[in-house]
Amino acid sequence: MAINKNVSRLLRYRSLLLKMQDLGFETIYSYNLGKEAGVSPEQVRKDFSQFGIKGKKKGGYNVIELLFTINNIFRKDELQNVILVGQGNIGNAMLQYRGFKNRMIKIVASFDIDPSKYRKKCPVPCYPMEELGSVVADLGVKTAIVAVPDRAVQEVCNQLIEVGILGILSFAPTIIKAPPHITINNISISHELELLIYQTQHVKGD
Amino acid sequence: MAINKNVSRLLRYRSLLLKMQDLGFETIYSYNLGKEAGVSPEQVRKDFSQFGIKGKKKGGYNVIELLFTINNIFRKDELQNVILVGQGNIGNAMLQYRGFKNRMIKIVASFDIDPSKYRKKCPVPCYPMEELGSVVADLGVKTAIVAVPDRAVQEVCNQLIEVGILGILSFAPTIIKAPPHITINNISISHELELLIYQTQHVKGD
DNA sequence: AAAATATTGTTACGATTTTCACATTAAAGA
DNA sequence: TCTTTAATGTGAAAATCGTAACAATATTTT
Repeated sequence: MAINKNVSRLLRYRSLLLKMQDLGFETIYSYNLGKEAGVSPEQVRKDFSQFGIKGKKKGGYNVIELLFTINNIFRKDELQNVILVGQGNIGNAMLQYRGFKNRMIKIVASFDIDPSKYRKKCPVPCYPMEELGSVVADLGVKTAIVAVPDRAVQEVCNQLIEVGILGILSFAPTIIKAPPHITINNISISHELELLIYQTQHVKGD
Repeated sequence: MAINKNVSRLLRYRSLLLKMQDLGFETIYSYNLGKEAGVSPEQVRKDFSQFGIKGKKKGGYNVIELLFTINNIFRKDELQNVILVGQGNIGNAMLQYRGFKNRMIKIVASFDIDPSKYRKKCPVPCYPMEELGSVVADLGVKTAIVAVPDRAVQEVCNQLIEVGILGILSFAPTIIKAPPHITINNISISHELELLIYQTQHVKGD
């Protein structure tokens, strides 16, 4: 069964639907959504179909119902808590980022090795790494964002896995070694940029 | 012909090869490289084959030659210049990022609407948006990183396209509208995080 | 020098993903 | 009420992508 790409698109649809809802749309058609998302209408319908989402023949999809269903699939009924490790440049950008809110994501704690960062009384408290285990246990968090220097990534991830984290979003280009029940997603900005440069040089005139 | 995934992997191989070169490896086998990159040896060989890269039966691949060939494919013989628009949190993180160097990428100028950011005498000068056209023309840049608030993304991209930028790396989750000869890559952190959370909740026990 | 071995390169196969074609059906119009 | 229309839903075909099998060939061993 399809696991990844259609899930990814479904999330994109959700994001677009939120905007459309704000704009006052009550109904939406696969054609509109596809256009906004940059995919074909058939793709939209097939994605929906694979998650058991039904519209009305001719009548399209009711935006509110659709959002409700997608929210259920992604368990968006309650805040999804994550922790952050590494309060450097990227880490700070994560803390400032406003887009998490309407995606029901919340950074509930951060960790660093630099004592000057420790703070218990700000919106997002920052703890020393030593407290990782206890804080993670207290908060019941399962997901972490890792924004530490490349050379530290593997070690930090080991610690995270140790204390029960199941999903890791890493900003290092490094491939992280982890047991199979752990999910690791990489965002490598330099990699994306390299790919972009290649594409601008080659692909378009293929 | 495969355009994307194998290019992406080839870049990953390059990154790993640089490390291996540092570690003193002179020869490498599809098996090693695959293991490091998290793909099968056959995949490595197939990727190479599609770019006309040949090894030696039994003898594997010479690291230096391999890097040379891959560097040619990606035109890594000279610095690849990019500009940055938006010196907020993410923008600053981009400016600080050290990983661009050995990928032969250089941010040569940044732009912002906030006059307090303007600076001509630092390693990477920051200009007002009004100077976009002249600076881009002077430097001959074709690629831009866009790290501005979501609502400004489309407008900024329009301006970039206007002055001749061909490739855009955007950090907004927004889908950007652009003519077909423009390449746009998105990095949406919240999207990746949402995907990760979904995966930790579902996939592993599929 | 011949045989054994280790590794590449490629072809064929299988799986996944996307596109296409069209049957189905609700709504609108006559 | 019947016909037309504009959408959805889905099965089949096509394209893409990854895996596996194996032939080809350098290198090493005997």
